[in-house]
Amino acid sequence: MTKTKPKKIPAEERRNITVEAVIDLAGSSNPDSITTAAIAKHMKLTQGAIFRHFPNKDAIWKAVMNWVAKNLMARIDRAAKDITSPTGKMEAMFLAHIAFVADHPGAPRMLFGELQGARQTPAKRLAQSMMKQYAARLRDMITSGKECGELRDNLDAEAAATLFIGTIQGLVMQSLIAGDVDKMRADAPRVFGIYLHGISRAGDAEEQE
Amino acid sequence: MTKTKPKKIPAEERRNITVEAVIDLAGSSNPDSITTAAIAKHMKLTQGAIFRHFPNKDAIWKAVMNWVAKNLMARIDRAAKDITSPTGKMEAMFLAHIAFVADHPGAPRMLFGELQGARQTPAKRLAQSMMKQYAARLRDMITSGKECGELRDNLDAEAAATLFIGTIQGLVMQSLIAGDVDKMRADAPRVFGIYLHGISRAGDAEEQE
DNA sequence: ATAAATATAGTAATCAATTACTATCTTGAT
DNA sequence: ATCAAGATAGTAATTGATTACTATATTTAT
Repeated sequence: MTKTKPKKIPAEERRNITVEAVIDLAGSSNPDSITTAAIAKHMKLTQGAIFRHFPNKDAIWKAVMNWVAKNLMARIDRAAKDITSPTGKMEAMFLAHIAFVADHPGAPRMLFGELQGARQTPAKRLAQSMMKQYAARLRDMITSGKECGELRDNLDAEAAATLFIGTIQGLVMQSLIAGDVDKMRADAPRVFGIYLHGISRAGDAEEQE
Repeated sequence: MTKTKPKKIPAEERRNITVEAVIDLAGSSNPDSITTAAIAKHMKLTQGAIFRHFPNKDAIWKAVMNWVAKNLMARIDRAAKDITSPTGKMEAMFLAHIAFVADHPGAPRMLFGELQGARQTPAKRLAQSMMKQYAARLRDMITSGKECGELRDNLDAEAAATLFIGTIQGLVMQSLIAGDVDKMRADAPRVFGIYLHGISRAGDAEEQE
């Protein structure tokens, strides 16, 4: 009666569902120990069926990283698009990044896990190129922020870029550890406020609680 | 001739060696996928021998977390001990923490790995209590920093504490990803400079490059 | 009817843990 | 001082469970 009927779904959509399943599972367990059986169970399939859609597990991971890179960068770009001020852009990017992670807690864990691994997988290459792209975009933004006078002239641009990314990573880490993504959304603006104060020109009194 | 003779080593020292072996291995591979066989090989023992000294794998992980908590906190305390100024203490803690991680890259990976896991292991409890202790110490320091006028009155103390820890975590993450611990040592003072600028009273002109 | 999607039922490899046994220290009665 | 007896630390082989992956049969939508 309550026996779930296995649905027939076209291959491409099934691949998308697989990616979502992995990200979902990564939200509550170590990405490296997600088994193909667990993925299959989560999407109500048998384990063997997965290999009709992916040649091997690495290919699944590659697809997941691709999804993360594409969606994260798109979201950040969209957030910054209509803002002219460099610091305004940076704030929008920061908050958009946090919002994305709050929506998909498994995403950063896949990223970290893949980037830390010793093995040089296709997924790792994707992750690395995304990080490079991200860092480059940031450096440009900081440079133009100094040029237009929003940021301090004596600001260490490289350190500021490192801190921007590091702040996000640290915030994400702490929230994932606490198992509370709402905390992340709540903390993000307050923490960015301090960061902004650290890089801004002295005169600008960006008020804060 | 050159055949390595299996040495007999007293149980307690053998347990210490095991902990070091795990932290060593965690420096270059995912902690979650460190096998007992790999640990044994690294310390030139057979796999089964490990279970003469630990009842199970969880007990090994617990011993490792204990080592990390004890050594990290001791190092931070020692660094801050002889400094009176709150911001001075914070800087010393920051740099001591980074130095510890640079010496033992496997340590933070064990920490993160354990804190992220869904399973409530003895190791996880240890890690959580250490983080609580750390955060509490920080909050006190920030509060007294505001009282003595080094820090802004309108500073969001909780956000500042979150950012302090987050900055370290982010810095560590990026260096581990890059596989370059020297980068971490080099970046730390510059990044802390920006953080300090973010929390300090406006008047204080902490010079920076 | 046919082809794509899934189920069923395997494989070899690897994992933590246990076993039976051996080698080496340590100790206390003589 | 010596040396059997017990304690300690090790090996080698094996266990049952779990892993990624595969071969083949069955179902279902068109």
